[in-house]
Amino acid sequence: MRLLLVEDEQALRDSLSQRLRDEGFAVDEAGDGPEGLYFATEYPIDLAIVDLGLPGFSGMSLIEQVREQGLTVPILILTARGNWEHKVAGLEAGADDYLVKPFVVEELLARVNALVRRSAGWAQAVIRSGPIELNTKSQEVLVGDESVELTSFEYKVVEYLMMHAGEVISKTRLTEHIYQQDYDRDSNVIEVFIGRLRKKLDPNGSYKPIETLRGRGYRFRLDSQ
Amino acid sequence: MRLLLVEDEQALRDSLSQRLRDEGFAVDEAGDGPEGLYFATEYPIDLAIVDLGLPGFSGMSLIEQVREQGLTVPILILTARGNWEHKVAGLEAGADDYLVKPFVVEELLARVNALVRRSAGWAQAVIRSGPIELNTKSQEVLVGDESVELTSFEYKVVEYLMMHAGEVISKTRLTEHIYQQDYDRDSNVIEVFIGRLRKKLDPNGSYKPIETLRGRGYRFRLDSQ
DNA sequence: ACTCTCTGTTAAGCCTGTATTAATCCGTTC
DNA sequence: GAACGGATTAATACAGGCTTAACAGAGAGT
Repeated sequence: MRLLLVEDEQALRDSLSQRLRDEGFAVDEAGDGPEGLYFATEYPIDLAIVDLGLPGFSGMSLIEQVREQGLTVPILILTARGNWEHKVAGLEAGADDYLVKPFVVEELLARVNALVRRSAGWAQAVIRSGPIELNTKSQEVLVGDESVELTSFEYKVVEYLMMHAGEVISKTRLTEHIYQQDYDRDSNVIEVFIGRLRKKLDPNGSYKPIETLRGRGYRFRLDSQ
Repeated sequence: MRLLLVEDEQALRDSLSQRLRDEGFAVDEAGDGPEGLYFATEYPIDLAIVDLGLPGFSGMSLIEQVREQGLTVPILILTARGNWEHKVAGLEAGADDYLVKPFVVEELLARVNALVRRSAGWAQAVIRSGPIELNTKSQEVLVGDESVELTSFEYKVVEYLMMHAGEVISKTRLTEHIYQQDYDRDSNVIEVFIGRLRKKLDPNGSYKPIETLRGRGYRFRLDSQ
């Protein structure tokens, strides 16, 4: 999952982005509104964290401009204690949630996770397709009743695919959402990972959770059952 | 802790509630959905255990109605083996965890404790995983019947891990919860402590209570027995 | 002052993931 | 049906994370 963090205070930005990366997110950083807008429009962000206390109200106008462009990316705003009119304005401008500073980092992480899931259309922490069950909290994957060991990249790939089950995901899109920076075009890491995943998620080849759409990408099976 | 047990089968309900009381819980008992709903809305329940196999789908609608009222009480559902579509429907309706019948009572207790602790955010006195038992009040740790001497830092580490058993805990998260302020990034204290803990908690290496998730962190085993 | 225990550092070595390469397979197009 | 290009898969190299032992320094207790 790729996040955008817009925060002018360097120290806070550093520690937050570091922590978010530790928790497995790819993080783009911006120090002001315009820079944030650039990332939000040029890169496929899964969620934006925007400090409304940026100098010159640029956080506010960032949200407005992002929404004017028709982007539906979930936005979490940070406001200073006491400035509840900012918070209200932010929500009205199209933010999805807010957090009052100072906050416990874990609270931020919890909300980020919830928002990401919610925006993908999953209310619970458990996502499933047929016999495959993914727990975003324990990062455990079950196939039937068996727990399957996934490495951290394998996990990121399934998570992204399952969160967008039923959609065609191009390989570029997958890399962009999973890797911190742009990746070598002529590498076939993704294919390799898809291959490993298929083996682990569907060892006897009966369920075929990941379809290949030649030239277009992959599609995770969306299966209620 | 006050539990609500909704189970139509008299014998099972009696034995379960007895056992739960032995473990120190106050238990309200209901035999069907409507009765359960009454308790859930009229009394301050900390956790509800609901059998989805109640006659007339009333377990399912109980969950839905509880959630409709905006109650966040954690709900653990019981389903019969093979009916995983019930379990799925239950989770989607807002249940927090499930257990497949028949189950070992210890497994139920483990999950009840885990759910209560997690949802309430505060500690049950005794936390258990397999042969490992941690008493947060006396700060004593037992492995099987043997008491294990832990130093204060070792204890903090196990306590945090066990309180969040089943979750992936990044090393940053662990340090942040254990140390006052941010710690030297290129120190490997955590690894060292994990190593010492493993030796003490699992001297013959058979139970493996602490899993390593390379690049992601550690996960304490969430286990019955 | 001496000892003992605990914490945290260092460093060596192991091991697991990751990404590359390359051989092969399959679909599409002509 | 041949040729091309994308997709699959196995094998492998390498980096860097994890484990572990050994030890130094701090601090408590005697």
